[in-house]
Amino acid sequence: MFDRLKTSLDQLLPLSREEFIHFATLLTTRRLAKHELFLRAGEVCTHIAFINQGCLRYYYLKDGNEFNGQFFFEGAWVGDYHSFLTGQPSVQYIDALEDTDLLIIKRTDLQMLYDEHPRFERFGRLLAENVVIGSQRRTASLLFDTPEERYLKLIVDRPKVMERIPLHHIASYLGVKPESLSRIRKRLADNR
Amino acid sequence: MFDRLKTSLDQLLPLSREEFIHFATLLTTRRLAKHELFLRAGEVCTHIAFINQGCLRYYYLKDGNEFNGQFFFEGAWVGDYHSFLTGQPSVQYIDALEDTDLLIIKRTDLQMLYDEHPRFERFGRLLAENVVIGSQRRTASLLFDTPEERYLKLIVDRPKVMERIPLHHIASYLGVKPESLSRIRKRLADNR
DNA sequence: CACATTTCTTAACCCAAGTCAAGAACGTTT
DNA sequence: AAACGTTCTTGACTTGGGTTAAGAAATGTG
Repeated sequence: MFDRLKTSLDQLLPLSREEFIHFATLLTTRRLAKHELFLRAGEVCTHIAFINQGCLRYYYLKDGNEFNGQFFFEGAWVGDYHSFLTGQPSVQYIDALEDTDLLIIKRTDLQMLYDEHPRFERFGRLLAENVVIGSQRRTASLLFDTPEERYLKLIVDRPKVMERIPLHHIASYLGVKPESLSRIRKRLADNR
Repeated sequence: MFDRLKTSLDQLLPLSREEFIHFATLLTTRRLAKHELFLRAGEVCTHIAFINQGCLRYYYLKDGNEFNGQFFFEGAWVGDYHSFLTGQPSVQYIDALEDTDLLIIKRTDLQMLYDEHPRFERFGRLLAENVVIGSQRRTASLLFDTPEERYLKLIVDRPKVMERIPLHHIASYLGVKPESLSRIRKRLADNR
């Protein structure tokens, strides 16, 4: 039940047995069916979730079009940082791309952990810092890589995405329409 | 000397007089002339800096072209998160766009603060969380806003950037060439 | 199995940004 | 003043992604 969580936490910051149990008692489980929403734009994100099994994405909706911000697999944490931290309504949706098992912690319980134990405060810092690194890398790629370069990097850097996510969602993540991703794939298949 | 720092810290997390003084004793000052580099790609980012006065940007270099990642003004912290946290060489440059006064803290001293006092650990978490929010907003804008929309938002959201940063740097920040930003401005001026 | 839905590709045309080249406006230096 | 560099704009042409429409291939469902 908590094996994957334990492994994942240990990579960031090893906790004592007592600390881990304390943490675990605050978690609830939730199962999302494929396409089920974890968060809807307009709602406040009051929980964050650890993915025990499955896959989610967060996306923005603009003029009826979806734009995929990020994909998350087992071992990752998901939530809307902005809404979770500020208490403002979220501007993004989070949904499951496969049947997915989650471990969920309430914002208030996490806040309590931070107040009670500096060890968890550090956990929160390290988690946020890692999210910064990922987010800045993504920003940089959108800024100066072509869609074709982003596609080629994705194949190398995140094979799981290529294996488990439909191409039209990948296109959206890369910042192009599905038709353009098709053309990019055609170009690559023909020219090399 | 430390007025602006005190004000800035208090907005994030008020510190006791003793805590603040402890923090302040670890800081050194540095003055950068316009165009002087604070960090060079290939170097490890061993310090982060609080901007007392002035303005910096970080940028990437690709095929001889500069791509501006972000601009920072007085009251902000600058550094390369990725390099600072992982100890790996940076892939970005940080330079001053005006004559700039900095307060600098060493990575090892900050680490020491984290270890000694949970209060600073919280400061680090809050700082990182705020960087996440900013970075994700920027990613989202690059993903689904047109360059024209990004330009219009910049005028509203960050007037300081429009006032103090040359247009060709703004173009780069928006993800277009200077010629394209000129055309965007022409389109908007010709009313459409 | 047949049917529907989702996923992916292709084609024709349009448009905005890139590229290359030139020059104007402005500030700084000599 | 003249010479220079920086900043910004404009024009002609190219390129690649968006749009629309259609259909093919794969997957799911009764």
